[in-house]
Amino acid sequence: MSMMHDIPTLLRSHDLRLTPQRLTVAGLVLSKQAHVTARGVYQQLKDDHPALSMNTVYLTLGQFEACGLLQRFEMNGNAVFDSNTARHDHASCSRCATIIDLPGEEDEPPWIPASLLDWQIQSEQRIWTGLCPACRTDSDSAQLSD
Amino acid sequence: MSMMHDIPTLLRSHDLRLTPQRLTVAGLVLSKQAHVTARGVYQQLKDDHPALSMNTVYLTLGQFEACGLLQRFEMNGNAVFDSNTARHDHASCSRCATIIDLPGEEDEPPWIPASLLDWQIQSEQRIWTGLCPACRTDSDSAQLSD
DNA sequence: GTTAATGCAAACTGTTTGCATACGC
DNA sequence: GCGTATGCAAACAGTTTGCATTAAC
Repeated sequence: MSMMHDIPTLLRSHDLRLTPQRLTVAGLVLSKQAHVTARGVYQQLKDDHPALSMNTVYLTLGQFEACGLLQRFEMNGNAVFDSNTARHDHASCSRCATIIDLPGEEDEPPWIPASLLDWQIQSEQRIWTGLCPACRTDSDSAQLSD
Repeated sequence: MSMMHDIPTLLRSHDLRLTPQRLTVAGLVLSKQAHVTARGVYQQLKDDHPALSMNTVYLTLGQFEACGLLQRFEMNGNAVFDSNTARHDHASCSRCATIIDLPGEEDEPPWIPASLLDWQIQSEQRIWTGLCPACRTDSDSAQLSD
């Protein structure tokens, strides 16, 4: 996004029409490094943009994924869209559900287990689950008072 | 399971009553290294065991997970239960949806990224997605005829 | 004017829950 | 008999689909 923060240009370069809804969603999900769900996008935008439906959110996120503008993965059974399309891993807090990006290991070559040498690997997903620093603290003090 | 292939004893040791349904499900999911979904279990058993409902399958798999007899993870938005409870990774074929276990790297210590040092990590999940050998071949020949 | 995008509602899948009944212990 | 397990059906969440209308180009 550093080279292409002109969203209209970006969208047009992918043959996407510049509708208000699409621009709104794009402004939210492409502008910052964030993990969003369809519901999250809708909730954040629906008040200021009543002309926006869940259907359009799903459709738009799906199109952005198809264009390579977003990366999609599953977390706790939900579709999560990530504007960080570089190879990287994720960690998720089992208490507050926060998802963070992990710097990724661009330095180390994408390792593939020997048992998969005869596969044609398309992607790898690595997720750590646990308590984030904040929830870890909360959980500790909760235990004390139990 | 090597020490405990007596399923009734195993179940009883976890304070689980020996109902026919539970024994049936246990016989299927605990007897072999397999990845099962609730639907899969139900489909395989319902003909021979009409006295089995999806509800019970879900409940039973959930109990087995709570007992540590099964490991649960999400794959393509579905709950998958794995009787291999040792630390290991998975690969999934994007064409035929087969899931295979990867030997795991018990030798190498469970590595945690530096950015997660202040987290309290509970689990790690690593999934490779791609075409399995069979589907890879099919896909190649399909391309030729396209 | 063509074609794609949208909103609405309905369908659909996987999973969970409520509740009365049946059954292991 | 007590208390858990069960079946059935309904509820539920996330996502997808069908279709008529609208708007971008």
